[in-house]
Amino acid sequence: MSRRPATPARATHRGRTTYHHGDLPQALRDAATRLVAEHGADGFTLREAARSVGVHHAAAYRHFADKRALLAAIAEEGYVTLARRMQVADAAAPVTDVLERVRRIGAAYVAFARKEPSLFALMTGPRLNEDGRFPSLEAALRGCVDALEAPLRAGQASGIVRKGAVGMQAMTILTLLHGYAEFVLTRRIQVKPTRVAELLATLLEPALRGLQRH
Amino acid sequence: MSRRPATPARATHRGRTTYHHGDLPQALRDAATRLVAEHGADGFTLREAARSVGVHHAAAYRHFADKRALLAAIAEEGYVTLARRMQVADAAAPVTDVLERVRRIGAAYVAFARKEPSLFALMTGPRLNEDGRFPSLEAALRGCVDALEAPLRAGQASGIVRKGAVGMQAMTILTLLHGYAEFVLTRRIQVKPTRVAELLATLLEPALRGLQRH
DNA sequence: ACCTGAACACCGTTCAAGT
DNA sequence: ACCTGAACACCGTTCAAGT
Repeated sequence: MSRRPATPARATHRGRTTYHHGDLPQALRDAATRLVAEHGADGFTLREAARSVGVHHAAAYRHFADKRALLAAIAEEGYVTLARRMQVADAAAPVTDVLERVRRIGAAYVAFARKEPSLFALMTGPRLNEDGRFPSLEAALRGCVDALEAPLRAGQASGIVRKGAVGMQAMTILTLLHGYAEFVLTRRIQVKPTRVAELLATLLEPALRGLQRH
Repeated sequence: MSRRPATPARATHRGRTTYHHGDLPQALRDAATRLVAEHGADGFTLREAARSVGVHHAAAYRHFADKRALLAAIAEEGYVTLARRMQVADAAAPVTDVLERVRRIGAAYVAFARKEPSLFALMTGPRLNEDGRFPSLEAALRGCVDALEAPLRAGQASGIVRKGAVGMQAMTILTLLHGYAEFVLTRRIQVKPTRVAELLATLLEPALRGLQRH
């Protein structure tokens, strides 16, 4: 542990002088995240990721079981980022206007999908999850549900939102958000970039009305 | 056009005696549909499709520009089937109970996704649509929207459903349906197979309430 | 313990040549 | 007009061997 250079993080393919890589797992995750964003998850290859960090392609197998395991790792990182963005959006809204909070959280979900379309597709698509592998990914939606439950619970407490299972109310919103995000990404809904949030608000309207008391 | 065998459709790899295939494009579409269902769109290869119908793999390029074009063709067929299933489900519901009709149409959408998960993922996923190719696929959702608009329009006429843009109301429902289908397929929502329709009805409830008058 | 070399069994795509 | 042979430039994965 002392033979390594003082700044192992800078030991990239340009400047690597040692046989061992500084932190190859993280370097591969970073490269994969970048390459997926550039070429899509379909165009991503393990060999290019290894090349871009300056190691032999077989080296990746010391740290990840296979290509899918590496992709699953970056998908998990994506879910953490997504949940954080939703929470930040919530915090920026007036605390007592719970419906507006839900709208802002929703806008953050869709904005993330539009900003990182390939990562979002990887995170939510069937590529990693059709079989039972990566159960951590199956639970990854938890953070998004939590973000939506906060304003809904507050709304129930203040009497704005109907009493009932807050988890179900959150899932109603989340399924709608997700379907909208997917349709926008795949051009099934053709909407001008400047109008994405506006259309989302329109589509959310009936669901929000149905969640209100009276 | 007279040198071909009398039953060109039976000219498969087992019994083919002529140099020319009976209807290679359709045979390739059929093989692709079957193989995608078996191994998923990720596991699908052009070479295996060609092998399974008994032609050289390069022969496919006479009829389809590339692998994606073949997949786009079967995705389009899938949308036709899906829209038909939704219409059939609608027809099976009591005509005047427009909300029940929407529920049944929704159940048909989700049932299709569960019955043909790989085809559904191919149809709705970004694999074929991230660039602007295959505009016919972008319009393919039209049939699904139409199916939902019918009961909503009837509901507006009979005063059960709020007045307003019926297209927006249909998209509210459809985005929710699609998000739910995706979450179920990718195990983001863990629900027993027997409870899928029931949970859908629960999640739809707020949206349906919001669409009603009063 | 971590990485490389070399190999295996595949792909998608192209293009000249066969029927 | 339609299909095949042969080739090209890749993949993911494995495993013995190097440091």
